[in-house]
Amino acid sequence: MDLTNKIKKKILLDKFIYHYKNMRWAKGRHETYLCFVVKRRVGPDSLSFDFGHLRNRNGCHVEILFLRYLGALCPGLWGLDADERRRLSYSITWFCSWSPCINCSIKLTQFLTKTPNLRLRIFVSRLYFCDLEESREREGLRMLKRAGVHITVMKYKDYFYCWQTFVARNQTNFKAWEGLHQNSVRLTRKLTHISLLLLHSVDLRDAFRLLGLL
DNA sequence: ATTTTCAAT
Repeated sequence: MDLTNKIKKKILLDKFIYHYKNMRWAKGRHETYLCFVVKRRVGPDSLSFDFGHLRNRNGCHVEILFLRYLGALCPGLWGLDADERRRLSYSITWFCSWSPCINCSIKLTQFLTKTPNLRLRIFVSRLYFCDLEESREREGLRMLKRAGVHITVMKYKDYFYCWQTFVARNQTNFKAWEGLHQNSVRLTRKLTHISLLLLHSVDLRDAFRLLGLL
């Protein structure tokens, strides 16, 4: 497959802003966008392999659609032996307007256990159903963290990067919306708080050992 | 401001 000649459709400018706006009450965002970059590392060389964006369709969450897309893009992702995996690996960065729901977190975790040669970094604009302490979505995020996924809340630089890479911007420069920074800081705090409870879900003996109390 | 969320109608 010749990826260099592949034409990539960009996200319309106003769609990007509407769906990625990290406001507190994101009313009416009944769609989720996922912008991705896939890098392929062969031996010491790492090169950009593919990029683009997807959105949820027909009741199927965008993360699941991405896994399908990835399967088609990298047919050799599974079934490599240890030697091949050392030589060939992929790293994926995606920017999603919502953080994953519990079902997608479970599916992703299962997927990642089968692909040790794949590294995943997730940036999210807003946290999906994470208001309650005991929410399943919060536990899903911790599950992903335990699986080695790096999850971060998008900051100005990340929106700027997405703007340059995935948006049909027609020479327009990225202009931060009101509250971008404050919202990002608030959501980062929230995600940190969620992650801190990781200790509650591991074996307490491990936690004590970690703290030098055992 | 206590309001929203990968719709359903």
